[in-house]
Amino acid sequence: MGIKERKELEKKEMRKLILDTAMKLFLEKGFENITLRNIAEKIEYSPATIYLYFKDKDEIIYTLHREGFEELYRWQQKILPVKDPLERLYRHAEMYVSFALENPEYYDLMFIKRAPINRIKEMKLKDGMRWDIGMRSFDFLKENIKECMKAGAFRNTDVCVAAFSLWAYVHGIVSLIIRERCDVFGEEQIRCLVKGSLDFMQQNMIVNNIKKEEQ
Amino acid sequence: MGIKERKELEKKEMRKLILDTAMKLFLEKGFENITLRNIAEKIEYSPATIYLYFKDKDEIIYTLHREGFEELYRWQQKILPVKDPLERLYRHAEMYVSFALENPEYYDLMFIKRAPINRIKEMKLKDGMRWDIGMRSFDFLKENIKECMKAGAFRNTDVCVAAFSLWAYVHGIVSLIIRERCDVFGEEQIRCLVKGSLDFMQQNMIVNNIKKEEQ
DNA sequence: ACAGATACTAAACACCGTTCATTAACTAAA
DNA sequence: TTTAGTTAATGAACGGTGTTTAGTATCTGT
Repeated sequence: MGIKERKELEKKEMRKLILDTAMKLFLEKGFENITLRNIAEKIEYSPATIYLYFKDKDEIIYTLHREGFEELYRWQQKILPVKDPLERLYRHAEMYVSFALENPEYYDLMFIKRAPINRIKEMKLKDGMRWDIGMRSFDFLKENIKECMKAGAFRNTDVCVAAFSLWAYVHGIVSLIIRERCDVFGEEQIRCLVKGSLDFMQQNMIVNNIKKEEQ
Repeated sequence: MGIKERKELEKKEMRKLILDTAMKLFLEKGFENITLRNIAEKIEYSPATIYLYFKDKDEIIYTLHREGFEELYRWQQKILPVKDPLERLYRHAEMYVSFALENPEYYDLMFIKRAPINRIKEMKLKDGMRWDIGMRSFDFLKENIKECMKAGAFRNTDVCVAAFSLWAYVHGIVSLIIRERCDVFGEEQIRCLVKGSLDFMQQNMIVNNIKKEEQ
């Protein structure tokens, strides 16, 4: 039965077409300004057609939200070649900031927007405590920190607390920028603040911990 | 002309009634779920009436946004009695987290939501680089940091960078919580993470800087 | 008592996400 | 090949949103 398979393939392609178009429009004009009717118009289908492929708008958003996490995980793999765990942790932070600022709409979706959370809650209630895709990236960070601990950093600190602290720190930086709370500073100074903050973090949170032990 | 004054007073009272009702509803049911019609119904006026007192919904949001900053500034004054600048800086962070978690809707409005920013941009274009109300609180933090520097902390660090770093750090913590990115951890562990992160900050960003100089 | 300003609103407008009855196109069996 | 049944797509509607406007009362000063 080659027909069944072809149909399924077409269905998948249509889903992908909708998702890609949606994301393209989001990137172009910003999230808040895009409606289902915009997406439908762009792919030259009726708005009702979209409902044959997605339950509602939230499901589109949630799917893109998952794609964002896949992409972030791919970015995280790029720092693996860095062997020194302390250096890698710094690169980790740097990479996170770059990911966020180069893919602000994805980042917004993944860590700021309310929309995808509703769907996640729904799924947890239905499927009973599903695995959260973001946890994989958080564990990746924790592993990095554990290795730093073996190298002598973060003594007397809980792994989870250290990971959360660093995450919150870089999230704070990028989310203030993405949500335009730094615009008073101007573009050039923002760049300095980001670079300065990362170095500040490296000196005080990462390297200092070791120096203290060595003295 | 006592009547003119009475009329103006009534106008102000109506504005306040609308704002208070709006905020009350926001706090009760969450921001996204409140419409102008809800507010109008609650104060028993027609939706159109609101437009006699506010240009549009954004102006209501923007006004509440300003009220939030007034409140934050009031909270900031509460730490002034703490004389040791390092201790005060820690209390500063603690206070900020408390403010955010006890007034999540205000905090969301002030530092996360996109809505009020549009109006701010408009005003900047029209009035030409207006004073940003949030800057006052940021300067307050910078003053605190300057005093810490006099006490020997934050050597070789730009005041602005240090202030931005600490701000981003606490903002990261609370915004991840407010936007429900920590729910996997559970309520009790979140409390531990917050407390742990603040202590982590104190040890590594504030106190460590001094110890290094003393050795 | 009357003219003019003021406060208010019903009704409409243009959108939004979503649903549903209906139509058109394709598939499988007679 | 015809026919019955499934599938894909849509036009039109529904109830909701923020917002505008034309019109109606009420109050003010002469």
